[in-house]
This record gives sequence, C-alpha cells and structure tokens, in this order.
Amino acid sequence: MPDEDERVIRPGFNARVYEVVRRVPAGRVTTYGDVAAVLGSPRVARQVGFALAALADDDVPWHRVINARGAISVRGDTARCVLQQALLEQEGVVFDAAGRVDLSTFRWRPEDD
DNA sequence: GGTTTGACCATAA
DNA sequence: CTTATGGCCAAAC
Repeated sequence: MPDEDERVIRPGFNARVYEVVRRVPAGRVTTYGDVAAVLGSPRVARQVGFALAALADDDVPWHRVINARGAISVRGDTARCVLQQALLEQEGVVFDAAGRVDLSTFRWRPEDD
C-alpha cells in the first residue's frame, strides 16, 4: 500500500501546487482549475489559490497562474495583481484592454512539458 | 475534531 | 455583457 509519494512533501496539497507551478515555462500562463485538475480534482481550484496565497518561495512563478477567465484575481490585495501583470508582460504575455490574457494562446498544459 | 474561510468555477437570471 | 448563488476540497482557527 503506497502511502509514500515520489517526493513526500509535508504539507501535501500546497506543495503539489508549487511543483506544478514550477513547471510552467516563462511566457505562458495556467489556470487554477488546470493546476487543480493536474493534482487530481478540478474542484480544488480554490485550494490552489489558497496555497499560492501562503506562498513565500521565490522559486515558484505564482504570477503565471491566473483564473479561468484569463484575468488576474484580486481578493483584497490589489498590489499583487499589478505586480503579477507586470511580471507576465516582462515574460512576453500580452494583456488586452480589459486586462485579460488570451488563454487560447498563452494557456499551458502539463502535456506540453 | 467541528467550524470558517478562501488568489475558484460553473450555471442561472 | 454583469451580478448572484451553490459547490467543492483542503488548510487554518
């Protein structure tokens, strides 16, 4: 009975989120739902956001994770939203007038890894 | 160990 | 197009 993972990271879920986000290449974006789906359940999208909220590692490109609408979610912290868009534009991601990203172009999937 | 919350998502109006 | 409601799951209190 396999209770051991390849990399047993303590927190469990949030660590897996970080692993997936680290795989996102520069110039691409992914959605919370996609990350959640990779982890096993598309319903844990909220948890993905929560995990990134508690993030403190500079090794994780959290700014490459946006919501399914292609927009940056802001829940009380607008500063992060602006920073995120700036970082993405630095990597080549383009925002439209509504501040949204064309997911058809920049959406990244693990299979593309 | 139950309750609350949360960077979401899908559907309905 | 926007706004409102339900749900789902894991971590924090």
